[in-house]
Amino acid sequence: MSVQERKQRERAERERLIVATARELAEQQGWDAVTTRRLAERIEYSQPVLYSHFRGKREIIGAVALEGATEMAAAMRAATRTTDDPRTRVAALARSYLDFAARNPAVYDALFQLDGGLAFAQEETPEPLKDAFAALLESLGEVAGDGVHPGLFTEVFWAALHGVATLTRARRLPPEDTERRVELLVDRLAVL
Amino acid sequence: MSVQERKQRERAERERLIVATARELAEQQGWDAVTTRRLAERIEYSQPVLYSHFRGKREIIGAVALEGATEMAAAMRAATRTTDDPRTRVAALARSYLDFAARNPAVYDALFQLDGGLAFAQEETPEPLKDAFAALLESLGEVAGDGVHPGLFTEVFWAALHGVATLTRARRLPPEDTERRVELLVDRLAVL
DNA sequence: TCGCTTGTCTAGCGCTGCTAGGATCGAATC
DNA sequence: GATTCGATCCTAGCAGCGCTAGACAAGCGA
Repeated sequence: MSVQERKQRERAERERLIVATARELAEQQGWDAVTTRRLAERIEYSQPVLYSHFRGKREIIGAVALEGATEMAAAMRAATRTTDDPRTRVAALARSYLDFAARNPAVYDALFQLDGGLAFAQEETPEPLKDAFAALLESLGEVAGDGVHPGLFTEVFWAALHGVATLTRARRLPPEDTERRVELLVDRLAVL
Repeated sequence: MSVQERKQRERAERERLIVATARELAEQQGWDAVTTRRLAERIEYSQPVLYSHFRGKREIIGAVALEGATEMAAAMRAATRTTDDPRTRVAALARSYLDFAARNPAVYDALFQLDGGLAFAQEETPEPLKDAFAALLESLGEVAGDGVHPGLFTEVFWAALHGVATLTRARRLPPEDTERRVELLVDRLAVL
């Protein structure tokens, strides 16, 4: 029995190694550089081993996305915990969101740009994703304003942040003015 | 002399055919299906012919993007021309933006999601892209509010629309509530 | 010790973007 | 009208991609 347990542990450990290595490689050189061959070489196993853990590259991206969602939710909660003032809270939330996207571009891509085979905005959405949205909702719901559904408001605020994050990283928006954009978004969208 | 002119005309015609075919194929089956082989087959030339017009696939995407930018600018101007009321204008602008993104997903991707090798937000940005931004600025600049730079306001509003457009299409946001999102964005962001 | 399951690897398929080098065709010259 | 020559296009191929079939070895239970 204990032999099987050891094997299961080792297998789980190797799966973590795959995800961590994929993430590392993606952050270093972009997702295009994350090929199954390179990934296999880095974990010092042959290519087919990857397919005994994941159905394909898509699922590996999905695993990185789930890991990232958990971290992102934690980062946003940590940023909003320090104050009770709604204005400050929402601004801190927005900054921590954009900061996470800028510091972890590959993870952000896995979450919101690439196809990781994950379900969004429905029943079978994985828990980490629901929780990340919940982290947004916790701070944004209270500034939605009268007659506006908190969920809808959160979606709109999120979409605005997502637009700023992606357009900035794709060099469609100059990065210098990010702070002023955050100020504008918070001042206009949030009802204090 | 006239022989050369005819050849030049035919060459330009073939280039248009390449771009139009790439766009058509991308809208039908997504950009992943736009391979150089399939594209070559559809225009009834061999693969290397593509490379006598464009440096590579990236430049073909860029050409589709430029074409799309011109159309998008025209669509937005047509939508805002019908009224002088700022609120109505901005709402019409937002709807026409999202409508264009939804109706031409491949073109929208070429513009804002994929790498078409184009410069953005700088001196050497191609004219169609500058003009598309100008079309946004024309309606949004007047509702930026006191003390807010019209360009910055336009960028933020654009980013919000971009976020809604991309998250909706990537199934991160349920599509039903788009109209309510537009209303919320216009009501909150624009200073009337 | 033997048989068998489990796990891993080698090799290969069909596809990708891209390119080198040869063939062909048509315009210009004698 | 025949010939030369340059432009134009195609065949064939390279390296790399995601993914998988089938051979093989290691280690377990009998």
